[in-house]
Amino acid sequence: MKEDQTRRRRPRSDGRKNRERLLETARTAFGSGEIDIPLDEIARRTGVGIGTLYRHFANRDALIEAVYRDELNRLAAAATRLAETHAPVEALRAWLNLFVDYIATKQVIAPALNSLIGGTDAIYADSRTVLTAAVGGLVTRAIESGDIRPDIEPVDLLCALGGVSNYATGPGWEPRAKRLVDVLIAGSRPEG
Amino acid sequence: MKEDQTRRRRPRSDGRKNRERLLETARTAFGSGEIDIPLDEIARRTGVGIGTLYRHFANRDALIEAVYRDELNRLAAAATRLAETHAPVEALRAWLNLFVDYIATKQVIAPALNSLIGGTDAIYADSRTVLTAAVGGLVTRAIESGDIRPDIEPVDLLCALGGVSNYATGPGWEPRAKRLVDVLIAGSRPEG
Amino acid sequence: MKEDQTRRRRPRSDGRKNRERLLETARTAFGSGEIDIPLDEIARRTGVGIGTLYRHFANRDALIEAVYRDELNRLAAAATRLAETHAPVEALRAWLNLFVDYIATKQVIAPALNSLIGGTDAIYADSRTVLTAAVGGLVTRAIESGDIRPDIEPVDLLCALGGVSNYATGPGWEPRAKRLVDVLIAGSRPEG
Amino acid sequence: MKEDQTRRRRPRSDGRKNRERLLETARTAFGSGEIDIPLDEIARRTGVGIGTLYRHFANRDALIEAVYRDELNRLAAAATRLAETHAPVEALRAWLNLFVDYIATKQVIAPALNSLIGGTDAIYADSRTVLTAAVGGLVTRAIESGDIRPDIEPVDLLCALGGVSNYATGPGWEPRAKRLVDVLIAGSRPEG
DNA sequence: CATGAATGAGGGTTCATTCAT
DNA sequence: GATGAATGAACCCTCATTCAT
Repeated sequence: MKEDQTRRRRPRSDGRKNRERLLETARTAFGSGEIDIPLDEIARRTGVGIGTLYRHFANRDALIEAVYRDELNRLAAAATRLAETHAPVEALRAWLNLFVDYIATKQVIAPALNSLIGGTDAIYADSRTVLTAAVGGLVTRAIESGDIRPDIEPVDLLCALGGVSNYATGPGWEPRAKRLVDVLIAGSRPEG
Repeated sequence: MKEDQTRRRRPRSDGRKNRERLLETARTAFGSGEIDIPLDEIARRTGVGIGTLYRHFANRDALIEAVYRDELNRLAAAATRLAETHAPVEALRAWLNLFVDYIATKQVIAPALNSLIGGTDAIYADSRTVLTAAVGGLVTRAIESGDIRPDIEPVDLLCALGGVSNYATGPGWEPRAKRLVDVLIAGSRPEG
Repeated sequence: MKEDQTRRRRPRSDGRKNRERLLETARTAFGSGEIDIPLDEIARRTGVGIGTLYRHFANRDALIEAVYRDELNRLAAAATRLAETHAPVEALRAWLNLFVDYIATKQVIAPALNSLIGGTDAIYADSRTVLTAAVGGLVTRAIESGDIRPDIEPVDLLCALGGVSNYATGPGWEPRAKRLVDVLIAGSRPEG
Repeated sequence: MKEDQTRRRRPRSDGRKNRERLLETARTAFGSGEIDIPLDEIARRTGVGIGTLYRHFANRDALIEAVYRDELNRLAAAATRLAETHAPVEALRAWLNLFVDYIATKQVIAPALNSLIGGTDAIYADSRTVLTAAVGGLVTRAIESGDIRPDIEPVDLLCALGGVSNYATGPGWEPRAKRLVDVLIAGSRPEG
């Protein structure tokens, strides 16, 4: 696993591009709720053979995992950035809104969330850590600054937002999810 | 003679009982996250032949729909009852907690919620109406009594709770979902 | 699970016949050297759907195993019969000739033999026992009657014959295999 | 793996050497029973690209054939040598033991034997000639010297030994195969 | 009404072979 | 010459659905 990095020859530029494009197709498909999309179809939409898909991703799970990991890394990076540039509550609010944006078109986060609490799937262990760390840090800062109650469970905020974006896929759902961000933050105030 | 018996008797109790037991098996399975359980397996667990399952439910979707409708009806009934016996906010809070209880063991609600806003699946049209009416009524009463802001979208409360119960399947998730009920109501107050 | 035994109904005569016919097709195919015949093709030749094949045999290995077991049982039965009706050496000779007849058209025995000594596949444990017992008994009798040397390894006789029938599939190979039976017995005599 | 590094520097590997090494890898693999080893894997183990394998061997069959031909040539050479240095029966016995040694680790001979009699595969025509000539010559000498019966079919001796080495892959099989050489020669004596 | 054998489309995966670099 | 990415046919297996008994 780790040594793969070391050992693996530099992929041809073609190969890299294909990997990227397959990920993109998968991300889009999963995001549109086509969770059961056949791998054949992903390959077809990407314009490559099914064998090429398998060259890049050992099996269905590997592809799904890659999509997750990708998304989560972007979110984690954003958390760090926001913490450095905003006041505690606003950083949290901004990141939650970003979180909404991400899961907006890509419900891919779901399975990662799924394992946030009792997940047994070892594959998501990393993902869990990454995401938990991201919200956790922002919430801690907001607790320390006295803007939200200390008994708030960071992960639950994500779950709640995940719920909205998950169940509400129609047009106009996004503003509503963002309004929920405000409700959640308001409800989490010390006096709240 | 014979005709008398035919005419007079209501559908065999056997048939009814089987239908009920199949529903129960399916509900339990779906609730345990076994969303992809084969129909064969549902029949087997129920102790009937697969043909019997098909006698009662035309196809997989019909079975799933029946499970949904069943659950939703119970929730709707509870909403009515609570509205008659509790103060507005408390009725809402109580019903949301009940909602949590339901989805606790049965995430089956998910797909129904899924179509709450933009769903195109005609099958859930009824379900949607039922559920929307249930929360809608309770929220309206709470708005009228001035306990929550008028711009709160009832359905979003459900989505948020659905998210927690959906993503958090481990032990101890339930108290957390109920704490979220309080956060949501607190965040929905006029001054919130 | 446990109740399976209890619950299992007598297979329909249809089902039985299909199972028998699938076995027959498989036996013939394997025997003709078509060891890699796709299961699809076996189903097609039998005139049933692929699903039917899978209803009777859980997977490729299960089918192969069934064919083996079938053959071996017949051979075992023959050994018992011959021991009761022939003099020791002649019983052995007759059975070896029979063995030739069997493997003549069905190299299916190969894998079973394969595990006779160092085989690790648990599936063939039974088969091994059956076959070893069959020759073993006959050879022991011949040793006791002083017709063959005590250091003869029964299984090797089978391997040798298996080799001929395995490698020599052309016309006229059968008389040669039977001549080998005589060579082997002659070479196994005390004075030999 | 590690050898990657070693290999990498080599500016232009000698075509001959690659061919040789690929043959060696294939021989070893086939000999270990990995009859279905993917060509990818053979290339990988050899430390060359799959394309290189295809440069040397037009397709899977060509590689297999090359392995066979190689082995058979060595056996043929040994037959000539032994005939010049041993008495007839002993030359035969020695060669048969050698034959055992060869097939000991390499069951590759099997398919070649397979076509010894009725094989229709044109590719093995040569191989057949080579092998038949080798045993044939030795047996003829032994018949002429009166040490074995004239009705012995040389090829059957090989088949028998092939059977043992083929089916008996466990430890200790080799002495047994050699004991069978003696049984076969004893059983082939004129008075046998 | 109940049963379960039969069906076959379709999904995941493997691997021989080709070909652009 | 060498490389390895790409291809896709073909295989194993699952499962929703039908229908004869």
